[in-house]
Parts: sequence; structure tokens; C-alpha cells
Amino acid sequence: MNRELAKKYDPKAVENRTYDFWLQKDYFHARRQEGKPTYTIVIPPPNITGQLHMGHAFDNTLQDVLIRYKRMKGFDTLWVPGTDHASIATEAKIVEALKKEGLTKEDLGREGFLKRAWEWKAQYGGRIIEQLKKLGSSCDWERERFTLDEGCSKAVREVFVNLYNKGLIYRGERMINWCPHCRTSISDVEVEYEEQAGHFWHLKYPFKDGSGYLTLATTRPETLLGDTAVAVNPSDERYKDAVGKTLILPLVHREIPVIADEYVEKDFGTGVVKITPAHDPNDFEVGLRHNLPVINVMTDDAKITDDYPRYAGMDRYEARKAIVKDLEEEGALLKTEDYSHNVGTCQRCHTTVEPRVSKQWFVKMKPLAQPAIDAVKNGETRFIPRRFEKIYFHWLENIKDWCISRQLWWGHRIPAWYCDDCGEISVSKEDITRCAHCGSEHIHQDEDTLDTWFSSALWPFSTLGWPDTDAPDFKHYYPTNTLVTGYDIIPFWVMRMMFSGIEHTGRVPFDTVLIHGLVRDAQGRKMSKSLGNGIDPLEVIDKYGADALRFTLATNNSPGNDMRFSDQKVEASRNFANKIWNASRFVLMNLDENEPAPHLPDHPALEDKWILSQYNDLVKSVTDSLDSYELGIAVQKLYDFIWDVFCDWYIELTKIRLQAGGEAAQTAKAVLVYVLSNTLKLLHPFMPFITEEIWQSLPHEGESIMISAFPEYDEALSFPQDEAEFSRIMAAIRAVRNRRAEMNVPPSKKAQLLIATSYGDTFREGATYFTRLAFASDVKVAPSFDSDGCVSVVTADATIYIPLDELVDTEKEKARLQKDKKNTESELARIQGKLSNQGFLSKAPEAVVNAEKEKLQKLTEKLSMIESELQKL
RNA sequence: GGGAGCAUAGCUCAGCUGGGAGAGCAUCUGCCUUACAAGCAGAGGGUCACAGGUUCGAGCCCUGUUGUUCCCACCA
Repeated sequence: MNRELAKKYDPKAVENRTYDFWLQKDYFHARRQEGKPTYTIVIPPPNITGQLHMGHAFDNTLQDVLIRYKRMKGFDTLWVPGTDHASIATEAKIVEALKKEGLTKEDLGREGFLKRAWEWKAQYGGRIIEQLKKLGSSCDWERERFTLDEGCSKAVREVFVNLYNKGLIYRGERMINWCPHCRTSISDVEVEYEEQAGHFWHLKYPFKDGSGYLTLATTRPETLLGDTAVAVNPSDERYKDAVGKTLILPLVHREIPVIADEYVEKDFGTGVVKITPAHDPNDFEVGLRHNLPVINVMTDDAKITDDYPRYAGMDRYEARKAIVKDLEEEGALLKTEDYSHNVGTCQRCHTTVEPRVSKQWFVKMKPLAQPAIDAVKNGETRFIPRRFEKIYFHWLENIKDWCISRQLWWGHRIPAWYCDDCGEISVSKEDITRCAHCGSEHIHQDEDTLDTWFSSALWPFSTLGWPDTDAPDFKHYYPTNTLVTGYDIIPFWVMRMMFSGIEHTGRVPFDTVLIHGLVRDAQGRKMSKSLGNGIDPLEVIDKYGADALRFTLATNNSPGNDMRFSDQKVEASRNFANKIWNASRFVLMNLDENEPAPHLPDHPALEDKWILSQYNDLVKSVTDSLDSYELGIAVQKLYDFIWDVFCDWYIELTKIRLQAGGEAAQTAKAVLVYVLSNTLKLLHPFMPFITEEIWQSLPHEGESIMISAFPEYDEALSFPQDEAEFSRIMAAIRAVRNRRAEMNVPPSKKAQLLIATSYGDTFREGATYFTRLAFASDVKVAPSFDSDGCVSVVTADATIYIPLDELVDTEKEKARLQKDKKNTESELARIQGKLSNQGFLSKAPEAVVNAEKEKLQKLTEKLSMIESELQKL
């Protein structure tokens, strides 16, 4: 037993050793125990491109708190870890790396590129896992998964084929968001809108018959090349005659019709809109309604196509300049205005997205969305806090079909084959060599891969062995219980897991979604690479310890709210860890070698019953808070109890008996060890390392705190009357300290205390407390005292005289007592007012009324004591 | 345009189903009291954004206003 603990807690000396110990004991491994309730969490898989950032640290701290708590509570717990292949992000990183070598991905070819990608995964995929371990995460590492591993790939194929066969996956030519930098389509949720300064160019489109022109405005003149109509509102009187006429498109000199469509707002601009079906989602819809041609004018990298030789090869913005200039020369430009508007950008690279008509694969969302809405409406899955359900509903109720194909190589290749002979598509769970329709061997697989989120959506069940519905883990641990994630991920992931789980397994994937906010910097800004204000969790761990970081993240916030992170906060947490460490040193120092595990004494002292009762309440409130996912409250209660109640009061109180020795000391030791070791258990989910380290040093049963039983509320430890009695003494001690501090009496100057009280027994029993905690040289208790030359302190239960004659200033004393009197009187008046209110007496709960009556009595007594003191002066 | 959050001590934030406002940090005072100066004992500091309402009673519930942040939609 190591009882020589260092004076300061050194996390570095503890954390790696402790984590290795847990690993070696295999405590994180889930064993599918029969007869135990299960509790399962699947990790939000971090990208293999990433490093652990503060958001991960936050998210995983919460998960680890929950999983450790449930494990100690006796659940068969499983926390599935893993990483995400992050197709677009990883591919971009590799392309970037290749560029430095002067290579493109085409140079390597698909196979060569994928080889590189897997090498990347091998190199970096493990890094973030190691970082999670530093945090103390108790994941079942034997079950670590990867979204592109064999099992996940099998699940992806299964889902794709099933949805295709049900008609819920289709291929079609639609308007999609195209990122010219990433050179792939992206889904609607991957578009981020940014306010950008731009221009409004007013253009003149002449009628073919020479009868004048229409004026319209555009923010994107370069798309004029693809205009196939001009539209006005059908009810717009100004343009009634124009509808049906033909215009000559400037520069291009193509003939285009004037059409009428409700989409056009009469009151905006001139009420005339140019229609470019190939490059604007609204225009595309208009085009469909009016059967307009779709003319694509741009290449994959947003350059003008060869169809327009004058602009061919220019990118969008060059072409814009050139076209504006040409329009001006042609006399078609009327004016240019400054204009600020929202522009869609790629979530990954922030390049302006080019809306584009393209042949892609889609998931039909409406039929999938409804059951996912219903599942939350009927409570099968609930969000914490509840308000995020509204966001979830809003997304699902307004959902459009999900574009799932990506023009990337790193990812799940779409399991569809095209027949060169019959032209049909064959979709298959296994790779095929023949067309399913005509049997031809002249087939080729779709070149595209699936959106990363397509595989993430299956994560809660693909990681448990699905599509094999007999897979032991799937049968035992699915559905999972709590999903912990940030509110920004709801549309990308939570929603998609929900409809996928319901559609493919027939059950919701989890019963609770615990939503947390973002970790911001000390100024409240989002941590980002470009701002350079990110704080590396590993550096924080290195400086302050993992427990301090975890504690900081678990406290200081409430569910769903953002939090600011600062070193100051971690310092406070570190100090708390040190406080626990030193309190434990004190306890250990008082224990003898090889002392048997203390058991609760038969005859606890008053202060023992007080601390046990307080501890017992703590068990209840910590348990209740954890059960309702109020982690911040649970941890705050622990902090208050350990620091204020246990350290500042109880430990100080035990010193009296410990110094006296004998039977009384044995009793104190037993209670100290009992309360400390059980409190450590309550704290363990939050601060696993330090609690394990101390627990191992204390007398204990079992081999680790992390597999010990979480304390239970015990009626036998509840001593409400002793608590009340002890609080009289506490109040008196505080009052004496307060008086002495006011008079600047140093602790070294001891003084006699004369306690005049009607609670003689209580104060006589507690007399020794005053010597230690209130600097008393001697304590006398009696119903009253002759108090000449004394300073007096009045509490609700006693008047205490301190013979500090030489320090007494009668005038100050008077003023002080007058102030105290005034306060007491006003408080009394308030209570009297309340108690003379008929409404209060008849409608307020009895307990509340009684409490007020009790207060009234106490204050009345106090007032008379103050008055008698005043008289003496 | 629609929706949501936030507004509480100088700063950062708690405050669960309504019953006399708390913490950490900062400030001030006194203490190296033999677990801890990463500490101990005290103190000061808040018309809980504003205006109404419900209630015996409102930081908490309702309505409105203001400020602020975020999400969604987007008029070309």
C-alpha cells in the first residue's frame, strides 16, 4: 500500500500507468453478459484526417462519464470506438500531398491513389485513437471500427441495394451543388451560405422585332451564356404584352422567349428575371415547367466551355469581367450597383458552389423521413435538451432528396454496373461480371463513390455486425442507448442514423440523443485553424492533467449550450484535483500500515452523523443528476461537497479526535475512509485517474475503483436531526470567526468563549469544536453570563461572549448591533407580513408555512437577544 | 422572411418541476493554523435586460419590447 503520496498531485506520474493497468485488466471490453441490462454508446467517429480537438475532448468526456457511471451501476456496458474515412476531406489532403510531389491523382490512377489513401489511414487513423486514450476514454478497443472496413462496406452495399430495389435510391439528372475545387457534387447540407459583397448588373435584353427591350438585373452575368428564357410574373400588367414575344440574348444573339411564371416577384428589381436552367436551382424548376432547354456553360472546374470560344477556358470570375466589359461595349449594360447577397460555399474548402445540372444518385427522402419524425414525436427517441427536437423536425419536414454520389475515389464505390450492350443498370451486393438483364460481360462499374455520411448513417448497427441480424453484438447491444454529439451534427448525422436505423433494422438506433454545444475560445469565438485560436487538448492534458481537462469540460456548462474555454478554468480544476489529493494524504497519514478496511462505527459522533448524512444526500443528488443527464450539476455538487463540506469542515473536525487518539480516533478514521472512498467512487466517472490512484492507496476491496459498485442512497445514513443540531454549532463557529475577523484578531490569539444558550447539551457536546475551529482557549456553556467587557455575537440559537476587553470599541459595538437589529427586524417584518396574509396561509403548502413560522420564532428570539445586548452597552 | 438560444456579482457561468439569488476567477482584510499558499478564515459586490400579466408568492410561467448569437430560407 503506497501511503507516501507526493505533496502535489502529478498527473503525469499516474495517467499512463493507470490507463495501462485498465487496459491490461481488460475492463473496457464488453462481454455480452446475460441477465444484466445493457448500456451502449457508439462514438461519433472522428475523421482520420483530424487530430483531437477541444470539441472531441468535450464530446468524449461526456461519453466516458456516462459509460463509466453505467458500468459502475452494474450495466453491461459497451462503448464502440472507431474512425470515419471522411472521403472528401481525406481525398483533398492526399491530393494536396501529391501536389507537393508534382503529381495529380490521375497520375497515380484509381488503384494507386487508393493505395496511398490506405497508407494515409494506417499512418493517421491511429493517431486520434491514441489521443482519445490520453483523455481516459474507456472504449472497447477490441471492437474498434472504421467506416470503410469490411463490415461497414457490407452494410453499405446491403443498404444501397435494398433501397434501390425499393425504389428509394434512383439515378437522375438533377440540379445539384457542385464544388469546382473538390470537383465533386455535394449535398445540400454541405453547402454553407456566406454573406458576400457583389454587384447587381442591370442589363438590356432587346426584342427581336425591334420594339424596344426588357430590363433585368443579375448578380451573375456570366451565366447569361446559358440563358434560355426571360420570365415575368403572369399578373404583372407592365409586361402583359411582352409574354410570348422573342428576345435576342445579348452577346450570344440567341433567340429566347419571354415566359410568365409565378416564381418571379413583381416587386423585386424590375420584375424581370433571366432564366438559366443549367446554373440556378430556381431557374431549373422554371425550365422544367416551361420545357426550356438546359445549356451547361461550365466545365467541372467552373471554366467556360469550348462552346463559347471567346470565353472558353476562363474561370467564372474572369468570364464575368470579360462579359461585363463586352456587354458594356454592346450597349447592353445599363448600370452597376453594389449588392450584398448570400453565396453558397463548400463546407470543406469554402469555394463558391456552382449549382449545376448533373446525373447523380439520390435517396428519395420523403418516405424515409416520416417514420423518423414519428419516432421522436412518440418518444421512442428523445433529445436532451428537448428544444433540439424542433431543429430535427424542421430538417426532416423540409427535406429534399439526398444526393449521395461523389466524384471521388476514396470511399464506398457505388455498387452499380452499366451494361454496354443493353444499357441497363445492375445493382448488386456482390461484385458482378455479367449484366443482370442481358447477361453481357461488357459491363463497367459506376466510377463514383458514396457520400461519407451514407456509411456514417449506418454506424450504430454496422459496427455491431449488421446486416447479419444474428450477429451476437447486434442481438445483444442494439439498439444503442445514448448518442452524444454537438447540435451542428444533427442534420448530417443524427437525422440520417435515425431514418436508416428505422428503415433497415426496424428500430430506432438509440433512445437518447444528448446534445452539447461548441467549445469556444476565451473570447467566445469559434476555435478554428484560420483564426489560430484552437487550444490543443493534449497540451492542456500535458500541463494540467486529463482529469483537470475533463472536469473543466464537464462543469461550467449545461446541455446544449456553448462554452468558453480558458486556462483559468482548467487551473481551477487542477486545483480541485490537488485538493482531493491532499485531503487523501491527510486521511492516509492517519492510517496505520496494514490496517483492515474500516467499517462504519457503531457509535458515530455528532459530526460523523452530520457528514454521513450530507454524504448520503450527495449520493442521491449525484445519481439523480446523472440519470437526467445533468452532468454539470452532478459535478458541481461533488465539488461543493468535497471542498466545503468534507475538507473545510469535516477534516478539520476530525483533527480534534485524531490528536486525542484512542477509540474516538478510530471512529473518526473509519468515517474518514468511508466517506472519502465512496466520494471518490461518485467522482470517478469525471476524474478517473486521480480517483483510481487514491482509491488504490486507501483500504479497499476489489481490484479497481472503475469496476466497483457506484454508491447507493442508504436510509440508515440519514440523520436529519443530528444535521440540524450540528448546524447550530456551525452557525456559532462562523459567527465567532466573523467577529474576530472584523476585529482583526489573529488566529494565534486564543480567547475564551462564553456561550449563552438554551441548547446547553448541544453546545456542551460541541465545546471542543470551538477550540479548534473558533480559536477558543476555553469554552463555557450556560443559560446566561455576566458579560462585562465582552464582545458579543448573536446567532439564532445562542449569544456568545468573547472577553476581548482591550479590543472592544463600545461605539463600534453599538453600531454593529444596531445594524444587526435593523436587518433582523426587516426580515421579521417580511415574514410577519407573509404569515398574516390569508392567501398565503390557505394556499401555500403546509411545509412552506411551517418553515416560515419556524423562522419567525428564531428571529424573534434573536431580536430579543440583540436588544438585551444593546441594553447592556 | 421563419425558427431557436442567450441577457443573473467586475469577468465566465450555474440556478432541475415557481417558496427569500449561488460558484469559480477577480477585488479587499487577516493568516505559512503540522493535508493542501494550486491553501485557510472573513468581507464587499446583483431593482436576475425592460414593460406588463398570471399567482398567496416570479430569476423561473405567459405576452410584448430591446439588445445579442446561431440555424434555416432566400428576391434573380
